[in-house]
Amino acid sequence: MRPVSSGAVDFIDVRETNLAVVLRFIRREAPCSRAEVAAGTGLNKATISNIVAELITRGIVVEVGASEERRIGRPAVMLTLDGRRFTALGLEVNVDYLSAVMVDLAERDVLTWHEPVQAAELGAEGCVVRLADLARRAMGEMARQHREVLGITIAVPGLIGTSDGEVAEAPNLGWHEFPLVDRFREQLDDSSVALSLDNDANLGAVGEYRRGALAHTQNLVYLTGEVGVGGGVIINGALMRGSSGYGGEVGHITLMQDGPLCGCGRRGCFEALVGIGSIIQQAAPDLAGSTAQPLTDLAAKVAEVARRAEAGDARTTAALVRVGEWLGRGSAILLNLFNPQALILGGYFVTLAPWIMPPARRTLAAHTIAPNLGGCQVALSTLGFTAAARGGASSIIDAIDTARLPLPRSGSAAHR
Amino acid sequence: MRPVSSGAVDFIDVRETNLAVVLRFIRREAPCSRAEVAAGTGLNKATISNIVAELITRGIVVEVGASEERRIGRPAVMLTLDGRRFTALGLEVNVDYLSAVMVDLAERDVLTWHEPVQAAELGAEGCVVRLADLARRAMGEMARQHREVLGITIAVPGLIGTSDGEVAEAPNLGWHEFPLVDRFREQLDDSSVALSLDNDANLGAVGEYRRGALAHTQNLVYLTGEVGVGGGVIINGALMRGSSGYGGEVGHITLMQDGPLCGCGRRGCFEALVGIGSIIQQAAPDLAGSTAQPLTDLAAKVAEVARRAEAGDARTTAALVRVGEWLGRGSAILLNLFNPQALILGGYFVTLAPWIMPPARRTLAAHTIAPNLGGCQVALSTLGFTAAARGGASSIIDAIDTARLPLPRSGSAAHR
DNA sequence: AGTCGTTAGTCGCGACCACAAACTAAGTCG
DNA sequence: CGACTTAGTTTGTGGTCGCGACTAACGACT
Repeated sequence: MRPVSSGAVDFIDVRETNLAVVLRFIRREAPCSRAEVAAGTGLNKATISNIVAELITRGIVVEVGASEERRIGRPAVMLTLDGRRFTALGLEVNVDYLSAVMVDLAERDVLTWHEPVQAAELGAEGCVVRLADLARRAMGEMARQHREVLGITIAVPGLIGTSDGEVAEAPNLGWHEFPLVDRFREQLDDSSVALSLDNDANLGAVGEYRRGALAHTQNLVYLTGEVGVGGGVIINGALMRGSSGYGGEVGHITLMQDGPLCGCGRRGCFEALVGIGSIIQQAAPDLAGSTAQPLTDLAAKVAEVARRAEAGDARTTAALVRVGEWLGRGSAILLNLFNPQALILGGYFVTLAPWIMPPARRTLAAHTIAPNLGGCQVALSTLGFTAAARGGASSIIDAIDTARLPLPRSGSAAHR
Repeated sequence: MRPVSSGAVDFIDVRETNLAVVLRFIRREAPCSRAEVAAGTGLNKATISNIVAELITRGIVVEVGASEERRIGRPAVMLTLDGRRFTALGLEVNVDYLSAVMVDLAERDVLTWHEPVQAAELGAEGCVVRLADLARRAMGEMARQHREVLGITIAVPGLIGTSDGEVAEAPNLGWHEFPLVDRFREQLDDSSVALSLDNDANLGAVGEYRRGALAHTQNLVYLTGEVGVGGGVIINGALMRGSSGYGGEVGHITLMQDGPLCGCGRRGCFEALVGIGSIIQQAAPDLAGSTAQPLTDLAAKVAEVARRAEAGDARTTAALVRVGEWLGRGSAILLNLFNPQALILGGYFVTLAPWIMPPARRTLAAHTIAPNLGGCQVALSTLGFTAAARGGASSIIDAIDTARLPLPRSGSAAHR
């Protein structure tokens, strides 16, 4: 990630690192005084004054008056993040919608757009056009507000692979080796903005890491129930991508020999047991319909399953218990291998949580070797279906926090 | 790992980082000239001269005469690592032996000691006495050779947990919440040497990462077949420990519901299917013996299994095929989740490789979602049963390479 | 009101380090 | 023997942090 591949360090790196350290501290502790930053970071008071001055001239930090708490001594000038000026955009392409989440530097939502589309009908090229249009409109809005967009991250439900900016395989979209980033940039007016691309579950994990209920948990696993089952793993605060982008592909680990047939052709895959398709098939086979059009109204079908469970329908609740048990078994494998502090369940698992979670927790505990789940908390995602787009936006902010993507050196562009 | 928890950086860090960068480059490219180091690291020629001079006065690098290749221009003075002066010690406690591997800074073996003991009979305290005695002798030997020991790492077949220097649980040794590092230091004369502690499979992975056939593979998974099945995972060149030290605990992931009973009380655990106990039980049940003394002559029993397989005994080979298939299934889960570039099998898997590997490879390929195993190479460990001790020693060298454990600033102690 | 004590923040200096450019060194080639 | 080439050193500069002294701004106490 560093520009200098060898890892060699010069003074610009020192400065940038310390700018990021201070920024991170202020983000976490705001409002806080320079003295507190100095004490908290270990840097010298004078250095902090200098760094804060730079952050202020760049428009990232502002002074917000004196300390409220009446204490002895000179009152402190409090600092806080001024996130307004810089923003980051997260985009998500999915089977039946595009979404865009713009956040500012303080990670507040600036805009949240959701647009239903039929990705499969549009085709890859059609999707890019619509996606770029969405991005252009969002960036235009930012320009009108005199804000700068630092980068765009696109989330795709598929495998990203090694070649830069290319979607290797996205079966649910019908994409195959599609150079998304290149095509997207062609459609975009702006050729300078930083673009990146990642798997939706990976970015969902980043979203949880930055903004979820258990945010800033250094080791967390995110599991999302959709048509497939996606996984994202954060280790020591960094996303685990694996050597060729297949990291965290939990959907097709085999849990049951001679289990139900999976879309991948194998049997007993995790997602063949707990994916939406399996849930509907088991809990409400009358809704399963033909395989030709199963993707359109999944949300409605899941809602119907929830309704029946709520009403106490025996077959439905029994099926959901089975699903929960398999979810627990699969999760136990993740806990044994990654030993995270948090396991976060998203997607349709949240909707069906009242019925699947009790058996899932039971089975999880039974199959985890570490006592007390190794200290792992199990929680439901609160980010809903914007997790991936929001995570994409957050991943850019995260990169700034860790000094991997420095802010523009001179705060030239914007107003004044 | 960094001393400054906030991540703030000052000059000493810059210098130390760049010293490590240069050291790493010379280790990799030796013999090489200052000019090559400058080109390879991106640092300035003058800076390299300065840093190299410091490394030379510290006794870490030496000039080894002019370049051999007759080229135009002034001939280069070649540099190489002078590993002799500094060493690191890896110790391993296991069920039936203690071992010690001392390596120098160039990671050459300086001494390799192996000592049979019955750990269970000795008890934890008795083991510490023997282990410290081994360490004292090894360090005395280094003192006589005017070498400095930078650190000691102890490998234990068990869970390390969070509390510093404590073995949380080592069932095969009969240890429970044993403060190994403290006890060890009490026994050792030297109170200044850095001590660390880790799981044997984790350190085996480090050993493979530093010195194995596929060394310096940034993402690798190491799997060792012993009484249990241990796993170690390297992600982006760093060991994954998990949030409370249970990371990579592959032994008890459930592969088969209602499978054979495991020592942990569950059924169908990975190690209940492919651990040594299971192998002997299936392949040569006449050798299984009572559970009271199964640990003493495992090597002999495994050798006997291999002999029978060699001889073409049908039951033996059939059993080994089954073991191989489960090994493949378990490994497939690891490949799907971690997507490493290398999977390395150690311990008794190596001895039995001719029979278990063909079915393992077949099953592995069948259960891995990424085509072509996601580019993962599957290899047998070449480090043998010293993997953990050697990995422990290497982990100290690795820490120096990544500037986490700086070498003594002044090369004072040793002989002129 | 004035002084003291306390805490916040700035200023000036020195140390350190990497960098750039000029320079020296030691060869080959024609 | 001089031009050319590459290696490495010297010297000076700029940038960054740490340190200690300083100023600033308040409450408390007399």
